[in-house]
Amino acid sequence: MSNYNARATEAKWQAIWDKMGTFDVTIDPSKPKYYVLEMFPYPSGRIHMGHVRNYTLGDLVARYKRARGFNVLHPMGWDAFGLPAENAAIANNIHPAKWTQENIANMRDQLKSMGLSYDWTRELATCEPNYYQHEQKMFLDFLEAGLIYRKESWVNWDPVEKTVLANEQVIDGKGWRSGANVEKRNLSQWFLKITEYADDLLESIKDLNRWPDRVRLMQENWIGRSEGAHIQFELCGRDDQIDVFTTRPDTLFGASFMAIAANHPLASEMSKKNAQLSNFITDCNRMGTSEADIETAEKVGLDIGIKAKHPFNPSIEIPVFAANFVLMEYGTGAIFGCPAHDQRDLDFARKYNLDVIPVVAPKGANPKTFHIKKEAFVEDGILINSDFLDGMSISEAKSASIKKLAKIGKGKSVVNFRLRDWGISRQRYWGCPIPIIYCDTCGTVPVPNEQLPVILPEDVDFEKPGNPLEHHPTWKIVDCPKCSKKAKRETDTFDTFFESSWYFARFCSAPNDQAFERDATDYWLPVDQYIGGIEHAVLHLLYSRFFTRALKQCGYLSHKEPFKGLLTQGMICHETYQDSDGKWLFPEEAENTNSPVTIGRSVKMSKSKKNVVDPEEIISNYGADTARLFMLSDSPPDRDLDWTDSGIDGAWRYINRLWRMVTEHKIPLPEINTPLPENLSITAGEIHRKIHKTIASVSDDLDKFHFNKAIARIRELTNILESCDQSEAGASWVLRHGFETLVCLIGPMMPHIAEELWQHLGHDTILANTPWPDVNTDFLFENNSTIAVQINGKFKGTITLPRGCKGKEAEKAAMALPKIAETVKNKAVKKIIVVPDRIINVVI
RNA sequence: GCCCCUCUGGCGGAACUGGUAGACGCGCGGGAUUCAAAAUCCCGUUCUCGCAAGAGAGUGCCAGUUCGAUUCUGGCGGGGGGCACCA
Repeated sequence: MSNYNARATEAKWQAIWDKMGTFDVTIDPSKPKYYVLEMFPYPSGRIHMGHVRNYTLGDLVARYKRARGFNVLHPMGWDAFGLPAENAAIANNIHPAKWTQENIANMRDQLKSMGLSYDWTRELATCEPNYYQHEQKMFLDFLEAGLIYRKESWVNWDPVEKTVLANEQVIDGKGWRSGANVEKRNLSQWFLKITEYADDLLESIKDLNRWPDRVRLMQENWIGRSEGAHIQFELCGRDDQIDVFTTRPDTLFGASFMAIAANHPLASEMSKKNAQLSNFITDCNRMGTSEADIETAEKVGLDIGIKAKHPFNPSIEIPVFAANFVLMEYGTGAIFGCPAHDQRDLDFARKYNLDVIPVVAPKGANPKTFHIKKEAFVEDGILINSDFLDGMSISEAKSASIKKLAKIGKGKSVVNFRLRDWGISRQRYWGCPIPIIYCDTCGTVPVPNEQLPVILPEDVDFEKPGNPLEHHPTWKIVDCPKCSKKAKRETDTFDTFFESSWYFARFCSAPNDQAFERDATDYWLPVDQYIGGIEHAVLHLLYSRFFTRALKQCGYLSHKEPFKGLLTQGMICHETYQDSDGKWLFPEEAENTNSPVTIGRSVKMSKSKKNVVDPEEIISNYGADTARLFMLSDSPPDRDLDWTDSGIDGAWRYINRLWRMVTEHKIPLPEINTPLPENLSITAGEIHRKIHKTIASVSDDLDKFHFNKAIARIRELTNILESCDQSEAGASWVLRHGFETLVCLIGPMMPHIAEELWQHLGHDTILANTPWPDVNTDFLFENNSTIAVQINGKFKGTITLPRGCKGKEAEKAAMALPKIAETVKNKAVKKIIVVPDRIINVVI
């Protein structure tokens, strides 16, 4: 009995695939294409188990589709710009470029040891000028297309990273990477007009039917469409007006105050001669944005000393407050308060002794006696106290109100989005330079085409805090392209989501003089199957959808959706271990210590909790196939997966069992392609049928991404072949057929052992190039079916009937079952339900 | 607060559009092999009662629809996730 030599075998086949260029592809219009892509990694230096799962899933899909006859594009690259490289530069005095290159080299080796079917000729790293230069051109094209603008804006400032964060990068008021409390700062920033596409991004979600519902819903919520109205309130004694956004124009007659954001222009203006207001605004700006701050912050306001006129009745004058709960960034930065029908407005009104006028009453309530006490009335009802709206339902009143506003020129219906424009400026070194020059005479000047690319300088100093580009001695000083006077370069770089928003297109073809060739993207895009973590449900996946639209608008692409199918994989979890002091322990530390260890529940593997297992160690001990099998076996891909040592042992055991079964069978196998013998014994015939059933169900499971089920079916077939009586007539033929089938089916999952066994079975072809086995449906047919018999829905036994048997014949057979006959003996049978080939239910 | 998902043995999970609940694996128990162990192989393994044949219960809880519910409907409870001064 010999153990399978994983290490030698895996190295052997990796070398062969590599040498033969097995997975290198070119455009072939005669074949259907299939583009499989896994989210490319950040080159942190080492792969982790999450990567192993991600790339195992992708490789399975790629190899399976390949076997099914598709021309498969399956590339890999590196999301190589970003903060950790700069942190390493500061901590270890190594240049970010060098650090990144070394990490890439190491991780590439690790990925290669997994036996992944990548076309490595297409490898890219986003930090290379050859990559990032093309997005400088895109930026300029977007700018010209009006998709980019620059504005002074309040931004989320991460005091630790010394950079601006997008809304999406602020989690619970803290920076997503640093965890530091985010502050507000007013900076000049570049923005991408993602809101321009808000409607289309939202509308098209319904067509993404191969995306998980969960992700679609998250994007819908993130875009946050709400229908309402803009209403203009004229101001008493002034020429200007306040513009508000509301979703409840029906409650306009219940308005008893206006509230504007602390950083609303009107508030700033009034604060110039109002010290109290000025202090109030300063207080509001100081307030943090953390969840705790928001929860505990009291809703406060200050009358700014102006009155607004009610749009339907100018004689009604409404006080205007500056308030800390009104956001400049949402809607128009101003609201009207209707305390009777909004809890927050009600609390505010009670606090500042403002009127509470009910304008909607429950159906059937007496309008004269209906009062609001402590709770605002937010349900549906009938309009009251509202002049021409009285008696209407809320939805009738909404449209009537908007209609009237439009008629008198004081409002209109609008759609508002929660989605913000995408701020792309980062005050960091290790990113793509923004191709802009600031000239004192000419203003903001785009870098002309012939001066592109703007290359990141290598000689930078990380000793000083802040952006090294800013304090570089010469780099930022240039001649203005327009007037040739001394001017200054933009020293901000792109948010790294910029790079990941188009890399899938660059994989299609990577010429030097342009981002990609149109022929190639027309052939390969969209990505047929994208695979990655759920954490990118809104950030990367929404930006990419927008970016693809922007590229289409600027004539780069023919498609507007980048990813046709999406699979979001679950996390890898592991038990946690703590010593008596509460210090986290690595799994091997916990095992090898004599002091007491507290075992915590299984949570996502993370460095901070030390509950990690190093893939490299697993691969060198057990081989990549074992690791891959384990990744696919237990849980469906979208669910979390618990890492267990016994689970990996189980996978290793299976691989050895398979090895022994195929290499150490007792009887010789017939030649390859020996036709089906006619004298198969009954058992051999059953096994033959099982082989074809397995091909059918595994194919179906793989199509549906039910990988754990596919493996269960494969193990079933293994069990059957293993216990096959080798003396039966036709056994040797069935064994060969069974082994070959099994080897083909495991090919996409455990490619190395599959190739080795394929060769062992006498083939001189590469399994990776071998078509998927065909199902012969003739062999799936069975003459008899086993049918359950129930009494009143309770299972009593089974009978075997000819396939399709129904009616009296089936009833008779069921009643003949001793257990049924006995139970029914003295009782009247009310009816008998017969579902052919399924069930017979006797009702008594 | 709003929105969404989820709940099946000791564990991960199966069960096609309502039709034999627990496939497959892990773990556990017993046995074979061995001087002994590892490895391997065989048997058993939802729970309760029973030596057994067998009987009863069972998919978070309570109702309902149905000949029949893990699956459909309503309510309650547990776990998880997303959004959130959003006007």
